[in-house]
Amino acid sequence: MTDPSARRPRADAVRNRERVLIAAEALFAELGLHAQTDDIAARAGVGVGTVFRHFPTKRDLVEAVIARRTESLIADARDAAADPSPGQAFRRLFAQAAELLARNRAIAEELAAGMDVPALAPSAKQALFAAMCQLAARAQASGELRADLCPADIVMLVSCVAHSVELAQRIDPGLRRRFLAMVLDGLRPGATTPLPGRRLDLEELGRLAGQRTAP
Amino acid sequence: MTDPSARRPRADAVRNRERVLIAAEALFAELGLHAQTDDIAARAGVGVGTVFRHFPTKRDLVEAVIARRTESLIADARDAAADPSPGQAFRRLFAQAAELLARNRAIAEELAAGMDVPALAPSAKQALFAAMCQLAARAQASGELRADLCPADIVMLVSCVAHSVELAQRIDPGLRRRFLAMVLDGLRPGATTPLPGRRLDLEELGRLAGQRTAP
DNA sequence: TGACAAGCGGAGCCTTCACTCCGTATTCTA
DNA sequence: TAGAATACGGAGTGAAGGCTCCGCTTGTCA
Repeated sequence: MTDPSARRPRADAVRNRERVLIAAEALFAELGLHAQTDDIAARAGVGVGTVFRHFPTKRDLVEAVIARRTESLIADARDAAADPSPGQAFRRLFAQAAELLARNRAIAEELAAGMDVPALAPSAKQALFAAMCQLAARAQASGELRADLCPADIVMLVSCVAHSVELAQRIDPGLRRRFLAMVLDGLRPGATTPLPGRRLDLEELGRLAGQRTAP
Repeated sequence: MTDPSARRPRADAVRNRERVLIAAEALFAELGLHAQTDDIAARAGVGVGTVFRHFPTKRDLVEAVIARRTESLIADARDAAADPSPGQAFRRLFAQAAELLARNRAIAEELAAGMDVPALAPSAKQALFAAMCQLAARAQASGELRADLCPADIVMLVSCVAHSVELAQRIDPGLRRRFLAMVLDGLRPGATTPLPGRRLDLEELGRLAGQRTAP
């Protein structure tokens, strides 16, 4: 697959790409997706042109940053699948995700947007959702999680937790832990109200979200 | 307080103001806060200048629309305070709010933004939050709602429900009912996990939100 | 019914931001 | 080390969208 005629990239290009990523990580974490390309370039000590050569659109840059920052969480999610108590693992993962989100505004905003902005190939977001849903399924099988929860509900939950983190950070970070605890209480198997309506799996969810976002 | 020298407003001005409000209600409901002033003017059959004479900024127009659309919900909330089962009334009010939000994107976005954009005098949003918190307090007193819930949690909940409605509308409206049911399950008094951290009342919440939003 | 305050319309201003273009500089290869 | 290939910088472009300005129109009051 690798073109043998392709020469290795220039050293300055490699260096600059890395600098841009680091600057973007910092600014996206602090300001969210509203961080501006010019500022990222300035922080990286590089011209805007350079940013756009490495990442043709701002969206590409966002994706790259989020993929890097989410890597370890996705790894944790996969490890958790082997945990002897899937229910506890599920709750722990949610808490870890919330912590990550609290330190990275852009990721919180991105996850708050749910399944939207699709067609991004097997993106970090999708990988994370998939891992969480698998973990949830195991927790349901072991009776530690309400059985009527479906994958679409999980995506919704993650999105809402992300939203709550965004909100809490602007007001009082303690609030996000309270919200999380409350939501997790609603997920216990002893839940009193059966969830109404039809179940929706990840595939269909992606399809529905895709339909709406396409121009 | 009324200036006696002020003549009554011209008939065409009154008519146009009403037209603008109706057009804005329709477009905000459909497109959310992104609806554009030019389009609202066009829909009202009026020039942009006219819109801005009646509502000096877009924000003013949004406030006016939301106040109108929220009136009956706030009235319901106040009535609910007299309900013999405050717990049920609380849950019913949440469901009513979610329905309203589903039909009005702008209100959903606005409530999703939580306590932000303050300094809007006794706004519709604040009135609604206040009424809901009062109802919650009664439900707690009657043991139908977990006792460790504080006013800030309610605001957070409303905001997250609004967010979930926004999300669900783009994907599958059924999801918003599932989310609501799940969250309400987490509010029952039998909840297992005590909410961590300190309680926060509406006043302090408003102060904190104000600090962050001020320029 | 005439004078004039109040209101109207909409071209265009101004700011914000993602993104482009091209002359110059740096790195790599032979 | 020369020449080609690649990358760089940043002024400039274009689109979006809130808001202003001012010449014209319309209601109101005496």
